[in-house]
Amino acid sequence: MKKIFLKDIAKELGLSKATVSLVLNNRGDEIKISKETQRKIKKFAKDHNYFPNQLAKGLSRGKSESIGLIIPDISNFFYSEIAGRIEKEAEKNGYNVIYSSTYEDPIREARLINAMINRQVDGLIIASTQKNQKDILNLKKNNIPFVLIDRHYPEIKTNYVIVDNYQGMRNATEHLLKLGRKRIAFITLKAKLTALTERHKGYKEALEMYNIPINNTSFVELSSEGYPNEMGDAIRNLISKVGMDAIIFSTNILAVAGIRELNKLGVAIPEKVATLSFDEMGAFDIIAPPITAIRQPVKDIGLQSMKILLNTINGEDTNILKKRVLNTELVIRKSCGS
Amino acid sequence: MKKIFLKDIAKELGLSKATVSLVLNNRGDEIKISKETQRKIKKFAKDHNYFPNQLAKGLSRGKSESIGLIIPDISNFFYSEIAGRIEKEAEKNGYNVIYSSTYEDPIREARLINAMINRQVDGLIIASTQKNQKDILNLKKNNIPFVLIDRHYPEIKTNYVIVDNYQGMRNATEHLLKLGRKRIAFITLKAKLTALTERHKGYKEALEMYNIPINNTSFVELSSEGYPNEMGDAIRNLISKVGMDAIIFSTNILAVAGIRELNKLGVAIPEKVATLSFDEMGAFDIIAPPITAIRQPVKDIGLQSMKILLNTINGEDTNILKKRVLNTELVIRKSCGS
DNA sequence: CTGAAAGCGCTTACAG
DNA sequence: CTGAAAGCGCTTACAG
Repeated sequence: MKKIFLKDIAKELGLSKATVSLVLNNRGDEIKISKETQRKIKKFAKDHNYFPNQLAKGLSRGKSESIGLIIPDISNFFYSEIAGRIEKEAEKNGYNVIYSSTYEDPIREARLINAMINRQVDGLIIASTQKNQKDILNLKKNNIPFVLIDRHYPEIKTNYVIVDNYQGMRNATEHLLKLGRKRIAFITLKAKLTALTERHKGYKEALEMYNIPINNTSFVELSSEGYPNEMGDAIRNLISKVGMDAIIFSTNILAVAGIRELNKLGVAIPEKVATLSFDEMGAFDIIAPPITAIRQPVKDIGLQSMKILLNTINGEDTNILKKRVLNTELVIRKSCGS
Repeated sequence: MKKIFLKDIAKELGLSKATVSLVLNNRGDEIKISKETQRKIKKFAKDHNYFPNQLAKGLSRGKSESIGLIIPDISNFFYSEIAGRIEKEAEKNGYNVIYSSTYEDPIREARLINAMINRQVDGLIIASTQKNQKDILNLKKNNIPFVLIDRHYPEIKTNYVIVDNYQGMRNATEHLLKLGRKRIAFITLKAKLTALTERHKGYKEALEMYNIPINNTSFVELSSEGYPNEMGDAIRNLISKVGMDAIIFSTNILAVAGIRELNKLGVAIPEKVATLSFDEMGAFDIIAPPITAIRQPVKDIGLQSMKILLNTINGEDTNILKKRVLNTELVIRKSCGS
């Protein structure tokens, strides 16, 4: 069975391309094409396995029915879960999704945004490097529908779906405090991301509330690329020299790397040092000991962002900014003791 | 700065669209456009931030410069890692990638393949449900470039990149045997996937080589949806009634679920029962005890499949089938004892 | 109710 | 060296 086009159907049925196109787009009744003709067209199309060329359709309609997803790394568990949820929602609404990873490179991000636009995506969902304010502003100026996820630009008015990093970390730190920990370290990544500074802020304010003197704490920044190597020294220092009784990891990858080192050193968790991770991981409950973690509503980030995007693509109340700040959940397991 | 088109450049510069298009596609020298004109065109395009509409370009060229990735689930770690590697390679070659998840539903798979083709993707990478032989044959018949990954159809001649499941599992089972385990169970998923049957075969043949009587073994099949619930009973049965001294999990998600239950029951790993997983996971080395696992060359699956796909898209030796069977690696940790 | 025609924004023989 | 024109496969006013 060979590929069939609109003009083939028209010719076979002795109709014009217009009629066939209209009927196939379910506008037959509206245009008052006879039921019989409609039936014939649809049957023929089905029998011959006709599907319109989306490139042509997109070109003439000025929309592609695809959306672009730009994230730091598709192979990162957090983002791939979001990607999954987004795809489900997209499929339901007849959209395809194109993904691209920035690997935290703002230049790459700018290029990817551009490429997506040239592909005529109808909208974008972006977990930005947060170093491309200019490009995001451009999107706004050009009226391209988009929503920011996970990371946003506080200085720009945009749609976004993020998580309450501050509150999440503050709760978690209080949890540690209530369990009697007094010397709590905070290990994070050296990166200018609002999410990370918010988490740090939540940690600090919880400590203040409990009147923990600042030199009973420790703030460690590791580099995004070098953290697996730097973690060993950091942990050794915290344990032996500074004598911490708890360590908070600001992301799950840090937690995994940190616990790896803690294990190597034979440090007892939680007896000697309690540990806590922002962000979950599939196997956190079977690690020894199971890790207490701040769970992000990953699926919901995907769902909400997609809903907002579809709304703005369809031009519904585009002038109202849609901001969602989702709550996290503290999943208490054994790594903080009791 | 407003959006600019080919005709705008042509008009501004007093040239024809053809000249501009040709130069911008780096065919200026070939067509012998004066260096000066070429320079002017390129400068103008750059200054005005011109990028061609990919839909129009694709329509007239008959190719979209995008490829489709169809997998069981983008949020599954294994596939998202592959997706990451594929994207890297695609980007390098000017391709975009559109992903879609089948959730193991063959009907959905058929629909997705169709949708991708209507989007005019230049090629497909598919980790099939293995229940759509017909659609795969159709792809062949229509000369659409594609390569199968992870799962293939042994009865059809296609390009594919898979892993040596048989050998991987056989080695691993022997590892257990050499460590003195004599009653080894095999827990797998009730799914008709070659990968799983091959793994099972590797297990069986290793046992035969060591003359392990069949009733010293146990073969357990759980359902793909219900396995988290079914695992508890399965494990209890294996431990208490049957008295196994080792359990092999045919996938990593089964391993995680199984270890969860083993922990609940307080069964000592590896003292009482050794465990082994086909397929790795990020945190397997910090689980208690660290899990011995058969590692798949995930990145390489992505890289190889993309290379093959690009080759066939570019029409290089399309009549030679390209099959890759990659080796796995046994990562020995503590869950099998010593 | 239906058709002829223009247009979406490119590319690419073809002519000169 | 460069331009006019056709074509990719659709959609959509417009006319009747």
